[in-house]
This record gives sequence, C-alpha cells and structure tokens, in this order.
Amino acid sequence: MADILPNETIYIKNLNSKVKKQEMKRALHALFSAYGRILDVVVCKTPKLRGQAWVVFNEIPAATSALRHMKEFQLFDRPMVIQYAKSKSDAIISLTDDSYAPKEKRRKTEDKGVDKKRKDQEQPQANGATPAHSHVYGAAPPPVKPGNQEPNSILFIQNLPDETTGPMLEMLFTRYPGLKDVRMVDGRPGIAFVEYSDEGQATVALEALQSFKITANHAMVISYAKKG
DNA sequence: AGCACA
Repeated sequence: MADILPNETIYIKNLNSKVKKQEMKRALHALFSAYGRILDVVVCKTPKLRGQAWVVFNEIPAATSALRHMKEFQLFDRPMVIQYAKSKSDAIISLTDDSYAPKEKRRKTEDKGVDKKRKDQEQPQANGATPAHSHVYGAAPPPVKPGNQEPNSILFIQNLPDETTGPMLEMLFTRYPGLKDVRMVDGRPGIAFVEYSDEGQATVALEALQSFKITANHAMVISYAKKG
C-alpha cells in the first residue's frame, strides 16, 4: 500500500461541504498554521471537488507534521482525512521558477486581446511585481509570552489589538463548538477570556485559533486560564 | 470516493 509521495501540500477530504468556502479556508489556515508557513489554501465547491481542500506549506517537513498531527481531527463535526497531494502546487512551483505561467486552461477568463499569442519572451516579472505566491500568510513572533499550558475550559487570550470587542472575538470562537462566554477585561486592553463547556472543546479552539492574525501585526496568543 | 491552483 504505497501511499502517495511526500509533498509540500496536503490533500484533505471528508470536509463538511456545507461550510462556506471562505470560512473553510480561514479555519484550515488557522488550524494548520501551527505546523509551518502556509503559502496557500485551496478550496473549491464544484461538484467534483466539494469536501476537499489543499493546504500548501513551504516545505515538506511542515506538511508531514501537519498530516501526522491532524489526521482525523474533527473539523466542523467531521474527521479530516489527510494525504499528501498528488502533484505540486502552483505556489510551490512559482517559488523556484519566477517565470512560471500557471496553466494553459486558465485562459478561461476573457483574453481581452492582450498579447493572446505570446509564448516566449514574457513580461519580465520585475522583482517588485506581485508573484503568484504573494498571498503568503505567516506570523511574526508576538511580543508577549504565552501563559498557563495546563488545560482549562477557559482560554486566556493575549496580544489583541486595543480595538478588539467581545462580539468580534465571539465571531471567531463561535465556530468551535461549546462556546459559553467571551469576557473582555475593563481597563486591560489586549486580553480576553473565552469560556467553553469543557477542556476538550477549549483545546480545539485553542489549537485552531492559536496565532490567528486579527490584524496584520496582532497574532493572538492563546493559553489556558489559570485555575482557582 | 472524489487531486486544484486564474
């Protein structure tokens, strides 16, 4: 039973296809960013591709780690089935090949008559140009130290932007089952407490949203509230 | 089960 060869990209199936595309992308990004730099997340809703996704890491070890850890993880009430992707992702190819021109069938969008027939001598793709992988996600290490690591049904959130509100956090955390309460702290900007019904559910949310970037320079730091 | 990327 030789499986598919290791690849920077993992292929995920058995996803809940009722979840909206953008929401699924965000959730996958949040879940998998713990395992390495994510270059792209691909989700399609076409009949043939529903319930499937690709998460592109910048290197194979990250993909391997993600695969091992997240195999069968329950996301939106379904255990994910994860394999390596069969082929290289565009985001990976364009890392080593500046002049990579995606696919030929991609002239589906109107050609508009702009250099329909150029085949060699492409536009030079200046260094300042936006390459295919410019939508790279990733987080700089946040300027706070994580707190208590001993599981608790209440999460302790740090490094929030000052303007964060309770409802904003609720929007983020409510997609992980069991959310009971979100509490901001008066006079203490940047932190919050998020309560779940039990430790397991809190842990799911923690792992999913750890390092989630609320804004460009604010990645959440999540730990467990101290007991007692 | 099903392997895409504009």
